Amino acid sequence: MLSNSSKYAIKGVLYLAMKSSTEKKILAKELSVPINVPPSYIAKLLQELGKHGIVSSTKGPKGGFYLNEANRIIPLIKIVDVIDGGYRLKSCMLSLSDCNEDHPCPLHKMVGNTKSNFVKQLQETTVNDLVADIKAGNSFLPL
Amino acid sequence: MLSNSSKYAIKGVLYLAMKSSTEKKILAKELSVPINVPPSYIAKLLQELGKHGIVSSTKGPKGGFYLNEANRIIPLIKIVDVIDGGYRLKSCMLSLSDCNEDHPCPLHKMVGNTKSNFVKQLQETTVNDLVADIKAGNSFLPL
DNA sequence: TGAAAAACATGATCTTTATCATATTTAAGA
DNA sequence: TCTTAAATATGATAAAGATCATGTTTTTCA
Repeated sequence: MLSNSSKYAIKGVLYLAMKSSTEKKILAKELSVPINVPPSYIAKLLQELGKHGIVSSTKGPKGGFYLNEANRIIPLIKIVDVIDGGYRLKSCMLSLSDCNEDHPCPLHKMVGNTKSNFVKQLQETTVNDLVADIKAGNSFLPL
Repeated sequence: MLSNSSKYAIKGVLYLAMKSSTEKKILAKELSVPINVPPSYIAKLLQELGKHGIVSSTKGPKGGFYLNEANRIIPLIKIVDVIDGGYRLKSCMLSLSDCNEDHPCPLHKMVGNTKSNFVKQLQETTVNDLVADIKAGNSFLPL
């Protein structure tokens, strides 16, 4: 459903959401340990996210990655789309091209709804929403 | 969520469920076209399923693959377990080892339920159930 | 204005998954 | 009992995904 890369990216963004600000930037290799992702791997992912405006960054000394206010209201689906290319969540569970509500494959009802529910939640949930959940004690870091 | 191999395997089993019987066996290469899976790939998958009693087969002339009555009441999760090894559906959506109901990761509620619902359906749905759906016109072949 | 610290860009390697190929075994039928 | 048709077993190759490495650019600060 989600690639490892997408999972790592979500974890990275979440960590930035909790710990960074415009004044407090975070190095890729600093992120690496708490979210348990290899340093050069998370660096590459964050760079890709930065290119698409999902995270912010500045180069040079005192530089690093962070989230600004705009970044914080981005829905999670954007992260997945950038990293996995969007195709992964679109197809039916059996990867049939002509499977849809009106012409469902045998697994469709059982799985299709599940899948589209998940996609809907990714579309409706922003980074800020998850942070609120964590701060309210409903879910937990570390990742 | 499901590997290609599991999808193929499910398609193969479904096709056998619809078209085969103890009297009417089906060759691997015959299956290949209608379910749109490379012939030697589906052959290998069916052999693996056969080894675990999920499909039946006989060698030699007039041989082939088929489902007996016992095969038809097997829940779909068995297919996935044999092919994907069972690990794929067990972990949380972010692949965190210490994520559970009592200590959920930020995606847990949003995704965990979705995922466990899906697993539950795989556990509760048998091959026969899907066949009934097809015969009732609620879902469709070809795959 | 030079040195250092950081992201950025690119590509190499390693691992897993998917796919293909082939030799062996079993069973049917002449 | 020989030939043939099939599954079975095993392993080789190809493609994708994950991981690592390294050189380039930008920015800060002395």
